[in-house]
Amino acid sequence: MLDLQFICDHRDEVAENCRLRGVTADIDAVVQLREDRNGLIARADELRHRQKEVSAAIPKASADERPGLIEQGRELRAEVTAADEKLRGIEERLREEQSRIPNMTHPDVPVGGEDDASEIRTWGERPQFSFQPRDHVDIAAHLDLIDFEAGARVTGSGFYFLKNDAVLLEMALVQFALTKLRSEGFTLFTTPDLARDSVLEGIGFSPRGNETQIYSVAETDLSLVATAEITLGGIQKDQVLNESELPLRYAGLSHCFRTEAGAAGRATRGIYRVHQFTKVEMFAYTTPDPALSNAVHADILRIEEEIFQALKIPYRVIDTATGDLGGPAYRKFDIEAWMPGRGEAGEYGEVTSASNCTDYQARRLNIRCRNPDRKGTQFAHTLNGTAISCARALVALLENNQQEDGSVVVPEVLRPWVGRDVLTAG
RNA sequence: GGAGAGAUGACAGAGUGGCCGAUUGUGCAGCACUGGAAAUGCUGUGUCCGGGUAACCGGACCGGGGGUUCGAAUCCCCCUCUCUCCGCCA
Repeated sequence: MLDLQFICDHRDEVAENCRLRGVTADIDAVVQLREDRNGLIARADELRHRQKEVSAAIPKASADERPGLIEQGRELRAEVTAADEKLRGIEERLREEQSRIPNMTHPDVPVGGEDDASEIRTWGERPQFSFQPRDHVDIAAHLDLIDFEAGARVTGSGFYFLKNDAVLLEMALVQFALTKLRSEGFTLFTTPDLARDSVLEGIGFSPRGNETQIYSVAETDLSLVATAEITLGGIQKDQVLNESELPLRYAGLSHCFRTEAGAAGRATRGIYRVHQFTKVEMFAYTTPDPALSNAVHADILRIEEEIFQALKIPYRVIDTATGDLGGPAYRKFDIEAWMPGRGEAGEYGEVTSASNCTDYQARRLNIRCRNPDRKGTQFAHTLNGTAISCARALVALLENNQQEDGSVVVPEVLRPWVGRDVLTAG
């Protein structure tokens, strides 16, 4: 959510930003609703003030005066109630309109859609195969690593059982990421896999409705989380943070659940796009200083890259274009890993995402910070990034490390947890 | 799941219908005292909304939401959370 004052003071900029991001939002309605709201607040406050005066006069009034004053107070109370009700309606509509407006955008972000992202750099050598590389589904079948049929039978299409070495491989990825993050000074968490809808909304997800990406639990205000960004961001909901303890850097392990509504037919083969996966997520709270949150953003990206470098998986980093940022992100860097089994001769596939959401999430979650030298509080900045998203990391790992005989070389950094150098059939 | 107790400012802890945005203590900040400090004394010390260049003014907030009343931290109802005991359980 953007600041109301900011929206009204920068109407043209906000409208242009909506256009670049491909979002329809009614700025004029927001401005109008705000004016209506302010007028009503003034009126209601005035009525309340008069009512307080009347009430205060009653204990001191003579017996003759009392009935009249009580009647006057009764009438004022009715007017206050009416004004409050009207105000509540306006505020609800205002909040609704205001919530549709996406975050502002970093000036360096390229304009456009998915294909307009700018490539910042590439890393690593793509593997040269002397044979026709298989995709991860074929590799996994040969090594008996994933049971899709059982997943479909037990839960449905888009669910899967990891088996045998894949289980150890996933645990190894998690262990590796958590170990790395601890050494970087992150506080480690395992998180709830469910969260209140209010937290989901604060982070920027829509838990209910047709287009939702979220599984919600019937008859409760709970939903399965789509990422630990939700729960890690919820940790400080309604809190006032002391600036001296910022930045807070959290890492959380969770399952992630996504309905993938509207994604039917898109890369449905294998575990690239699934309804449930395991992920280690980074989350940071900083002071609302753009230089600082941008620096933390760069640092999160650095850690993401170091993880893929350690796994020796070639990748490129992209600066996501305006139309692909979603609502909360001010800027978003994605790592796309090289996946030799995708498409005709290999393609890049998104494996991580790092966003600076500035104060957009903090405003809705009411996460503020205080500096003892300054009066009042400010909304914090929040950032998030993927340390390791297991399903997609497995795709990249299996496809890049495959050998002609169908075996897969285990990256050195994972061997302590997997317990072997090469995965072979049988 | 059952029974009971509780939720008040940074913390502790008063407050059972108007004099309470809230006693007091601790903490914190400033000032005084001091060679300096401790101790002591004095003063100050929340957030949010609206108006105002500002000083300031008005309003809201005593876990959350409803209600009673001219008037609610205080009375009533619902919910949430915490603690204690019992039951159950990985």
